[in-house]
Amino acid sequence: MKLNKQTEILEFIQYKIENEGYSPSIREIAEKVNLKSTSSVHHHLNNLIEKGLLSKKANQPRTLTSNKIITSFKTVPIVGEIAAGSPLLAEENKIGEISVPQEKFNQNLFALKVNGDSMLDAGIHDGDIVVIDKGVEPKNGDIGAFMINDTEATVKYLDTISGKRYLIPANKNYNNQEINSNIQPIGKVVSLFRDI
Amino acid sequence: MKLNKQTEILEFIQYKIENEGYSPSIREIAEKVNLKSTSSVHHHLNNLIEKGLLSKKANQPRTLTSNKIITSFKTVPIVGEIAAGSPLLAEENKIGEISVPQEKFNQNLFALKVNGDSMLDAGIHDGDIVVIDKGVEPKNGDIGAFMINDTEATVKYLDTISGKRYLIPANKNYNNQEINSNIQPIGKVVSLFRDI
DNA sequence: CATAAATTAGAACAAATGTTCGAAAAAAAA
DNA sequence: TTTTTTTTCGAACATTTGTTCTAATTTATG
Repeated sequence: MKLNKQTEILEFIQYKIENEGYSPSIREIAEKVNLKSTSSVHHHLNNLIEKGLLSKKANQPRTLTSNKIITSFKTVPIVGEIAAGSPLLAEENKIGEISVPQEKFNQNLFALKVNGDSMLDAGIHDGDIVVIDKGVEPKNGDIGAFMINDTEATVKYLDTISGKRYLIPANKNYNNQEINSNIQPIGKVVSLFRDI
Repeated sequence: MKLNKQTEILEFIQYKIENEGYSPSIREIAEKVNLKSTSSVHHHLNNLIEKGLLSKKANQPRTLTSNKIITSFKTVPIVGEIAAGSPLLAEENKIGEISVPQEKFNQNLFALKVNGDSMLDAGIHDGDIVVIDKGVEPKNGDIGAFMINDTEATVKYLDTISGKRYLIPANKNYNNQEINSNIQPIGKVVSLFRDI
């Protein structure tokens, strides 16, 4: 599958920030995505900024920041009731995991800031931050993250109705959306964070 | 208390990266820590790099990265069901730990595992973990944690109706509960975690 | 096919940045 | 005090970088 140029750029910026710790320069982007002119990259960057996917400071090198994917995460276990005689962190005592921001990049986890109230009835509010596992493909009944038209990330239920697969919001004011080639699964939503 | 210059620089770099998303320039550092020459900052940066606290790419603007990993997060205890008669934060009630960003951290934070669905319409589900600030007394309209009869911790809206104060669930299947001497406020709910 | 739109390229420029050097100032050590 | 070390300064320089313009090229559209 050939990626959209802007998506390619966006992913490289995110990759670079997460792995190197700082934003790439325009020329580094140009080399990576096989563009021979900085102005071409410049053009795409302005487009991404207009879409609200990127931010940057004018005339300041390496100040690109991604607006949607806020940070990388690391998971730590939560321990519940302790089974007699077992160590505190034994697998049987683990009642779940919680994800916390961490400077070190984890390959499969990232976080997405939820936009809108289409998942309100699932207790996912506008502005919430959901943690997504890229290594887990959402199955029927799961809440997953999906990329629409290579430009927009959305969080929805996934399910099959009458043999067709749909993205299903948890809000009666929104409609189901049949899955087609423009919708690509990103991963499964595994946890949620909210500031109140 | 006067901070060591290098510590001051290190903290500013970390602050800038965490809040702006990119490294400061040498001149920005100079201005922040009151040094009038870029070479002075340069000298300190090399020192910090020698100590292994910083990394950077030569001749590349804004490529400073901090090698310190865990400093920006601290852990607070999670409590579950409260054993009768025992204080809220007694060791026997602790079921785990959760990490919170340092800028939000204070000694008054702890976490509570939510029991039941009385706050469903506020997007707080059974099993969610809410972080509570003991130092902030919940006001009208806030979501707070309250201790009932010294045995049970609950999370509810707080509000005044006709001059009387009530704990108000976010679920029509539950009733308001007038506040009396058996109900003590614990603190304000400031954030929420969920495993999905 | 012709036309319009989007994408890419090239070159040049101004601005911001990292680096280096010597010397002054301040602080510490003797 | 004197000496040494550390810290700070100032200026200059080379490099990297973002930006802007026009034109070429490709892709879509009729």
